[in-house]
Amino acid sequence: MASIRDVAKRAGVAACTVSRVLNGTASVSEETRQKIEKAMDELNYIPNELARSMFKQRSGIIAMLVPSIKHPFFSSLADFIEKELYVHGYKLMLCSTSGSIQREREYLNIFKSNLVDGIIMAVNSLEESAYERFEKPMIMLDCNLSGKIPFVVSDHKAGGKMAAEEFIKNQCHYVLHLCAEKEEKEILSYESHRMLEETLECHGIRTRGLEIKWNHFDLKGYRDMAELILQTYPEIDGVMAADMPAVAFYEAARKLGKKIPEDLCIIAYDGTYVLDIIEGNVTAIVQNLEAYSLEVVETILNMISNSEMLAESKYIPVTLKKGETS
Amino acid sequence: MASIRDVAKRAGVAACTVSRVLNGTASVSEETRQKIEKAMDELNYIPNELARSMFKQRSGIIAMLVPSIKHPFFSSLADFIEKELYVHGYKLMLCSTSGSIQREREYLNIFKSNLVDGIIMAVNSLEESAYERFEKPMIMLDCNLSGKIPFVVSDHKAGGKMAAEEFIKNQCHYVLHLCAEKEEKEILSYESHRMLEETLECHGIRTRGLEIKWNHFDLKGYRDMAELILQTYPEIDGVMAADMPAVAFYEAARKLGKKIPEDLCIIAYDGTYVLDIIEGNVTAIVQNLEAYSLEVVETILNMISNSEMLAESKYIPVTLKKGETS
DNA sequence: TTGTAAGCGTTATCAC
DNA sequence: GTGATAACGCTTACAA
Repeated sequence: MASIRDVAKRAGVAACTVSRVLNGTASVSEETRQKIEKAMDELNYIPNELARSMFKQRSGIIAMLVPSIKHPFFSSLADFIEKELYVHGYKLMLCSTSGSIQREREYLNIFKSNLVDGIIMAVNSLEESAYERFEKPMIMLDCNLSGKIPFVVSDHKAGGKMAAEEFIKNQCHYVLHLCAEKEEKEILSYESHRMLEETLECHGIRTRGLEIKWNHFDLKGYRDMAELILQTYPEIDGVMAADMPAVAFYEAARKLGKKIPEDLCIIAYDGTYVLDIIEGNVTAIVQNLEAYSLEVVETILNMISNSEMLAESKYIPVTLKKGETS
Repeated sequence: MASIRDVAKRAGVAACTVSRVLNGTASVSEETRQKIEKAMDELNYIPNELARSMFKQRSGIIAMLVPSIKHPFFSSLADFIEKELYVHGYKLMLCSTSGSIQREREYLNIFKSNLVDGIIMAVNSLEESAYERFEKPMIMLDCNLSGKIPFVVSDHKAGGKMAAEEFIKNQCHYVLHLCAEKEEKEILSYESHRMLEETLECHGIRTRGLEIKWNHFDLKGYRDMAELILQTYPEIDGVMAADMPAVAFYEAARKLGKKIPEDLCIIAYDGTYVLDIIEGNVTAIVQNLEAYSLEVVETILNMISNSEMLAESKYIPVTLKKGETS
C-alpha cells in the first residue's frame, strides 16, 4: 500500500504538501497539484483512514448496541440510524448483546478504547454506574438514568393515553396489557402502561397488567398464551401489547370465534412492519422511528462535536393508526 | 485520556514495559508488573485501540454491505454474522445501500481506506471490475463473479429441485414462480428458478416465471398483485416465491376461497421468521442462515489471516420445511 | 528483565 | 507556496 510519503517522493514534494492537496487545507500551486495528483493516480494511492483517525482521535464510527439485530423494531431503527449517520459522514458499528448481560459489559469495554466516537445504547441491563462513568458521548434509548445520560424516547405517556381513549371509545370493560418484565431502572416505555391504567381507571374500566418474558420470534408460543388467556378470562375485551404479541392475540381471537373489535379490541404498540405482514389491519400506537432516529443522530453528533457529555433529552410524538381491531 | 506513557511515567518505567504487561509479550518482574498495574488503575488507563490498529494495520472491524438493514433476510443474516464475528474478536460495521448504486460505490470507496479488515458484500449492482480490483479481503453473498471473488451461497439448485418435487407430489399442473428482476450478473439464487423449471418441465408441468420489482415491505401491494394473478390465471395451482410474496399469495388465495393446498400449492423460498408471523404454516425451502454465517465468517477471516485474496467458495445446504400449503 | 529508538501514516505548526 | 519537524499512542527490534 502506497503511503503519503511514497506519493510525495514520486511527485518530488514533501508529504505535507500532498496532505494539503488531499484536504484542501492550504493553497498549492497548480503545477505541484498536478504532479501530485498524477503520482497519486499512478500509485493508486488511498489515504489510510486509520492513521487519520489516530491523528484526529476520531474514527467517524458510531456504535449502536441492541438486544437483537434481527428484531423488527431494532432493525428498523438501525436502518434509519445508519441512513442518517451516512448523511453526516459517519459509519455504524452495529453490535448485539443477544440478551447477554456479560456481552453488554464486554461491548461497553470495547467501546471505551477509542475505536468509536459515540455510543447509542438500546440496552440497559447493567448497573447504572456502568453507564454513568462511561467517558464517551453516549445516548440511551427509552431509558432515563436519573438524567445522567441523555435519552431519546417516544412519548409513551401520550401513547398510553391514546390507547386508553381508544379502549374507552370501544366501550371496553376489562383491558389487558402486556409488558416486558420490569426492572428497577426507569424504562420509559412503562409510562404507556402507567398512563393506560390511570386513564382507564378514571373511567371505571378494569385493567390488568401482565409481565411476560419476551421471545420475540416465538409467535406460536404467543398464540398459545393468547388463546389460554382469552379462554381463562373471557371477560377481557381489550388488549394492548407489542406488535408481535398483539398479532398473536388477533389470531387467537379469530380462532376462538371472537368478533373483532366488538368482543375484543386490540391495540398493538410500536407499529413496525410486522403488522403489515398479516392480512388484518391492527390498530396501533405507532412510534415514529424516522423522527426518532433523526433525534438520536443529531443528539449524539452534537455531543461529539461539542464534547458535552450532557445533551437535552428528547420526546418523540407517537400516532394512532386506526385499524379494524378497534 | 491517559496514554501508555503517562502510565509508564507514573510507574517509573518505560512505555514498552507497560506494553509488555498489557500484551503479555515478554516476561516482566512481578514487582514492576504490580507497579504498572497500580498505575494503570489509578489513571483509569484504557489502551487506545486506534493507535494499536494503526500500528498493526488491522482494525478488527468487518464491514457488511446489504441492500437493507431491516429486511428480515438480511437482518437475520447480520444477526448471525455479528454473533460469529464476536466470537472471533471482530466487530461488525453494518452498512446499507438502501438500494442506491451510488451509495454502494461510495461505501466501497470508504472500505478501501483501511478502516475495515474485510468486506462482506450482500449487494452487487456495480460493474464486475469494481469488485475484482478491490484490494482487500472480500466475499460475495449469492453471486458468482466469474470466480474472481469467493462467494458463499445456499444450494439453490437443490432448493429448486426440492420445490419442484413438492409441486410434483402435489400434482400441480401450472406453477408460477416469482423472482427479482434479472441482471446480467450471475446471481446464484436464479439457479433455484432454473432448476425448478427444468425439473417441472421434465414432468410435463407448465411453468411461468415472473420477474417483479421487490418492495419488501409493501405486503398490501403484494396481496393485490397475487389476487390479480390468481384471478387472471385461475389455472395456476402452484406458486414459489420469496417469503413475503409467498405470504401474500397465501392470504390472497384464502380470500379468493381457494382450497390450500388442493387448489393452490405454495412454497416460500427463504424461510425467515416472516413465515412464523402469520397463522398459516407455509411450506418453505429454508436457507440455513446459521450455517451460512459460519461459512461467511470463517472464509473472510481466513482470507484476512492468510492474506489470500482467493478462498474456496461454499455451498450451504437448504432444507424443506413442510407446512400445510403443500 | 528493562530501556532506547524507530516506525506505523497522517496532519499541524512553524519556519522559510 | 512549500518543506522540516513533531506529534497522535502504540509496538517491536535491538541493545543493555
